[in-house]
Amino acid sequence: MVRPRTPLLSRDRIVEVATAIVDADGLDALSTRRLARELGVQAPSLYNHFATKEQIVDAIGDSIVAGVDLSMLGRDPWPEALKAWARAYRSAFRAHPNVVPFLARGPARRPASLRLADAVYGALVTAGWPPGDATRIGATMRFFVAGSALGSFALGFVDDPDLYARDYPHLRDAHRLAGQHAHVDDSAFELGLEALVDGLERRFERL
Amino acid sequence: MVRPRTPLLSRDRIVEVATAIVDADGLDALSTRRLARELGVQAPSLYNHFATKEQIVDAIGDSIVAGVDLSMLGRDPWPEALKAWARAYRSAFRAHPNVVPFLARGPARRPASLRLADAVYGALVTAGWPPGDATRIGATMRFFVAGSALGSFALGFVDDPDLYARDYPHLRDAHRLAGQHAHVDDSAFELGLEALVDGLERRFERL
DNA sequence: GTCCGTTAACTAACGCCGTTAGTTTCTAGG
DNA sequence: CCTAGAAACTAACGGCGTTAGTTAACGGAC
Repeated sequence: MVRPRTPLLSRDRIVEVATAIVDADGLDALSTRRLARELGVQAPSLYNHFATKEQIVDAIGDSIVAGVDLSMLGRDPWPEALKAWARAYRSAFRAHPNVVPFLARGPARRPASLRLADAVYGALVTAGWPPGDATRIGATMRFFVAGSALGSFALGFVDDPDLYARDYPHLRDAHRLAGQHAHVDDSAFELGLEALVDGLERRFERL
Repeated sequence: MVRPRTPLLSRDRIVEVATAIVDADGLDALSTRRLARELGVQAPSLYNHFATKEQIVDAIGDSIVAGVDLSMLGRDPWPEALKAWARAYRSAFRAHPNVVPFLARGPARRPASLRLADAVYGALVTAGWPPGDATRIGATMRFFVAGSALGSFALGFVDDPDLYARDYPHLRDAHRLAGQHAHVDDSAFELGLEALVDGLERRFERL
C-alpha cells in the first residue's frame, strides 16, 4: 500500500487511539510503533500528521482539558463557582490518571488551558478581585488541583501493619490507608478545597 | 580493567552524579550510558549497585526529600509550623525542578517521604486534630506543595501581546506574566498557603 | 598461606525506541 | 490533463534499558 484512496489516519483518530493506549497501559506504553500498529499503519506515517511524538501527547492533554466544564464561572457566586470548577477540573484529570504527570509537567500553552485560565481569571475580576490577586488565585487553584490529581497520597502506604510501627511512631495505623485510598484522597481534596476557598473569602472581605 | 583495587562506584556516587545530570539537562538526559560515562565506567556496571534505572531515580528523589527541614513540626504552634514546613518542602523541590515531575508522580514509598508524613501527622495529632483530619491535612498540603513545585503557572504564557488579545478576552495583559514568572509563582504559593492555613484554623476553632 | 565464594568491573548483544531519508502512488486544483 | 502536494510505504540510524557471560580482585575460613 502506497497511498490509500481515503486517508487511513487523521489527527483525531491518532489522538483517540493514543489516549486509549495511555489510559489502558500508561504513558510509557505509548510508542510510535504500537500506536501505528493499533491504527493499522507503519510508524513513520504518523509523521505526516504530527511533527513529533510529544505533539501527540500534547494533543491528548489538550483534548482532556477541553472537556472541563467552565459554565459556572461568571454565572454562580465566585466561591461556589471556584469550588465547582475545581471539582470539574480534578475529575477531568482523574478520568485519565496516566496522563496527569505529563499534563501537570510543563507550563500549559495548549489552547484549552488558555481558555480555562481566561475563564477563571475573568470570573474573579468580574466578581471584584484585583487583577493581581485574580492571577494568583488562578495559579493557586491550578497548583492544588494538579497536585491532588497527580499522585494518590494514600497509595503511598502499603497494607502491612509491621512496616510502619517500627520506624515511624505516628504511622501505626497508616497501613489501613491502603485499602481506602480513593476515599482518603477524595476527602482530603474536599477538606483542602473548603479550607482554601474559605480562606479566600475571608481575604475578600478584608479588601 | 576487570575489577579495580578500590571500587569505582558506590550508590552515593551514582546518585550524586545522576542528580547533577538531571539538574543540568533534565530527566530525559539521564541515560545509563551517559551516567556511566560521567562516572568513568561502562553502563552495565551500574547494575551491580541498582537493579534498574528507576531505582536510581528513586534514590535521587529520596535524597531530595530527606533534605526537608522538619524541626518546626511539633515545636512551633501548628499553623506556623505547617506554613514553615510547606515552604521548606517547596523549596527543596524548587532546588531540583527537573526531578519534580518524577517525585510528584507515583505514591511516595521512599523512606524520607514516610518520615516526613510521620512528622506532619504526629504534629497535627499532638496539637489536637482528630486523626482523620490530620491525615487529610497532610495529604492536602502535599497536593498543594507538589502542584506548586511542579509546573510554573506563569511560564505558560508567552511574552507576545497580540497572541492573547484576540482569542482570550480577559488575558489582555497575560503576556506580561512571562517576564515575572518566578515572582508570580512565589506569590501565588504564598497567597494560597495563607488562605489554606487560615481556612484550617477556622475549621479547628469549630471542633 | 591457600582456597573459594562474592563482588565489581568488563564485552557483546538483544530488542526496543523516536526519527529521517527516499520512494511511490493517489488526490485535488487549476 | 497536468502537476504539486499529501499520505502511505521501506530501510535505516543512533540511542536506549537491560541481560548474559567473562574475568580478576577482595575478604573470610581453614
